[in-house]
Amino acid sequence: MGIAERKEREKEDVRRKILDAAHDLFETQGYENVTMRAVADAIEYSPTTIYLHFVSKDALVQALCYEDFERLSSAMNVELPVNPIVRMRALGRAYAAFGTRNPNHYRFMFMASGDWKSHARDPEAPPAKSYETLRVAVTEAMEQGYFKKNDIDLVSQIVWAGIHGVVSLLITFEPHQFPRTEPHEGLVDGLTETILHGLLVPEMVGKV
Amino acid sequence: MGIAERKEREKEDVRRKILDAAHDLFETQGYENVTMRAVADAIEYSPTTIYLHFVSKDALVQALCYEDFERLSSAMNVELPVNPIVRMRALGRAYAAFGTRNPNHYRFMFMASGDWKSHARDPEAPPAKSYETLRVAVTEAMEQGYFKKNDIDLVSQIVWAGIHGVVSLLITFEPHQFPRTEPHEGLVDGLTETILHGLLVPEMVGKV
DNA sequence: GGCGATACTTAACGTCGTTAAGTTCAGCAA
DNA sequence: TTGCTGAACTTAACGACGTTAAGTATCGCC
Repeated sequence: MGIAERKEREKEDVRRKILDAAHDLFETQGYENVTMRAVADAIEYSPTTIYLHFVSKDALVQALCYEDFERLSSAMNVELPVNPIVRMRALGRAYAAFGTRNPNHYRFMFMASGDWKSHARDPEAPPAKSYETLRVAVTEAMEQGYFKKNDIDLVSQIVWAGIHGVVSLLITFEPHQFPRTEPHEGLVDGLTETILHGLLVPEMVGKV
Repeated sequence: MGIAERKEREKEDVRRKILDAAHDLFETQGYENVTMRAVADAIEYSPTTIYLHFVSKDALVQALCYEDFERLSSAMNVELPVNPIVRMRALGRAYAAFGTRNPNHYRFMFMASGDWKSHARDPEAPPAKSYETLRVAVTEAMEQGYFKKNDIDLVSQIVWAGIHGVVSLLITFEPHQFPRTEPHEGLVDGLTETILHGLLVPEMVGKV
């Protein structure tokens, strides 16, 4: 009796189509500029059909958000260096690359409000997983004496906020819109190094 | 023949009313949730009247943006300490206070795209003025040997990006939406100190 | 072969930014 | 004083949006 299964698969297929089409449209046009009608057009269904799979545009965005957090999480978990400081450098670079390469997705993941954030507390939920990766690195950096002992979440938030700041500026302002001069090409690395340097205990400076 | 002048004054009055009403509405509800009709209602004119003063909602937002940049600039230019490092601490605090106290305005100043940014290059224009204040402090910090000699704009952008990052996280996520734990109460100061510490030459650490 | 559920569409609602087409009225020329 | 002009302002509408009520078609089951 595979009929129910086939139907479920077909339903899942449509859901996937919607998500994929929305993902592509959002990437190129940005969340606010993409309409439910445009998504519907892209998959060759009527707009109403989308509402059979997502209760609202917000719900669709939230589902996309979850998938993006999975993507970010994978992008941040490939071949991680064992040294926590070196690893944090790699994490920062991966995070910044993800953000600047997917600006429109980054925007609704980290720069817009949405209800998905209610689930942000579950360490297993996608939104929290990349934070956990960073947190582990910070923990080890402290244990191994690179960083002064301090509140782990404070330090993790400091690092996150710093990198987020540079990504968010880079994707909000066109280069020519920066005050006075374009963003320095070493900005991402410069900020990462500044923060790491700021956190390292004096004896460790220059060693990693 | 003061008639033309009086008429101009009256026109300016309406423009002011629009800006003030929009400022208040945007502050409490956020830019996207405020409609031209709501602004019109607030000043007891028809929506069409707004278009006699601003060619579009975007233009209205841009005008508001300019005024907000003036406000930010003043908030950042009161009683500045002479020591450049101490001054940067004060600037960071003032900037963060402005952002967290006016989240909705901060959002369209620094987290949304808009055409006003084309004028960002003129150092006299409001958007650039607060950056200039920071840049001067960075310059002096370098001249006085607190910071290693480096590209002034790179360092200014690092500091800006860092503080912007923390402000933008704080106004995007509710405390309970932060991953794992609420934002640490010392986050703003912690990030500021980390960056300053990261920029200071070793001999100057602990001296300011 | 008829029935009920499921998948899907058509057509509409109310709201948005915006605009075309008036209307009103103050100030000026005769 | 009268009639005219132009600026200020409104009414009513347009097209696009997110969303939904109501309907149609199709598929598997009795």
